[in-house]
Amino acid sequence: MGRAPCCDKNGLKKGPWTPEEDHMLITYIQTHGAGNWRTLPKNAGLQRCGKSCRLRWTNYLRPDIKRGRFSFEEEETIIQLHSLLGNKWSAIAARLPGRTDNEIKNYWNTHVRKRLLRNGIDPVTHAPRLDLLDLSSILSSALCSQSFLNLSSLLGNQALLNPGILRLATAISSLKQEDPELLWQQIQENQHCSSMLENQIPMSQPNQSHNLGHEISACSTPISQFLNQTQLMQANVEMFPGNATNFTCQDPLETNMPSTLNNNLTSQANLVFCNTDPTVYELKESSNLHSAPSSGYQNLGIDSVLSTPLSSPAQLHSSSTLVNSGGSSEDERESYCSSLLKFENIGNLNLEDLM
DNA sequence: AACTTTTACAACCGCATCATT
DNA sequence: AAATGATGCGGTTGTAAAAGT
Repeated sequence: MGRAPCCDKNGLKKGPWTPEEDHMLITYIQTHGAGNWRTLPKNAGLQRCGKSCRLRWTNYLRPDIKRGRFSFEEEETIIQLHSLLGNKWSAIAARLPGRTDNEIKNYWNTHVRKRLLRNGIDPVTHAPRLDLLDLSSILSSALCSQSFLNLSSLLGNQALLNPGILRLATAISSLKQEDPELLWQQIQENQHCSSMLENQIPMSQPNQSHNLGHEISACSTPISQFLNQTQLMQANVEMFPGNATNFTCQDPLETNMPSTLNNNLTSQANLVFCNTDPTVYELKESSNLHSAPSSGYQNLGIDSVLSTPLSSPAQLHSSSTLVNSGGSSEDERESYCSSLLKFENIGNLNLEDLM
């Protein structure tokens, strides 16, 4: 049996509310309270559907609604919560007093989503849109280049860069300047490893990145003599999270993330930033919903997010996201958006600018 | 100035879930 | 347990305002 319509639509007004209608609704609710939306319009003398009245009240007329531009902290919170909760607008709105799910949804679709896309970040998965960069070819081309290592040539048109690769490239560049001859010896060995990796590990199989990480570690041994150990470790952790022994992420397949999101996360060989800083939040075992593997908050349990006092949104940050914390301009937001997700537009930057 | 396109957001719609009978 | 009603949620649409040509 089909559901009865929520109200008789005949003769009921639709479209924008007039100030008079608003006043009638406010007056009625102030006197009788909200609720019983089916009978409310009739009792209030409104030619509106109860559903329409409820929506108008909850999304616009409620006295505790905060109107106006979203603050920097609010936007930050939205992005972080969205990375964990997906399009659960009501859940997100529950963490933003004065903001409605509808408002947040609109803001996401008109501002945040577009900004993320501009920065090459998938607004659904919060992951970069690039497939996993072919590290071996990148490194080979970088190492074989006789000219000064320059990121734009290294990356071609790809404007996004994994911080791990960036660090690795930086380290290689340093080495190149310090002892080019010695580095050149490593190029020969590295090329052997690169071809081995390409033959063994198809990049479209992220589940094998675990092995790839080991291979990289093994093959990189000569270079690792010269690279700062932390740099190498971070690069490995970021590029091959499955290989990180101290990595606290749960297996994405075991999470309760929405299936579509999960599928995207696991099927897409993303460039992932994993925060290995022990000062960031630990994933609580009791948490049902673990953080999205590609969100950049692997150590940030949902419980810790949801229990974070709203008065201190900074507590939602991982240690790596505390940037631009006073900014509020559109440009600053854009900059923050990309840095929040640990990707930067560096297309035309020379490595020297970064060192 | 006139027209077109884009943007922002209020409102609608259908479905899901929960409560009640 | 099934039927029905009420409410909530998320996707989508409609439209006014702003921006561009």
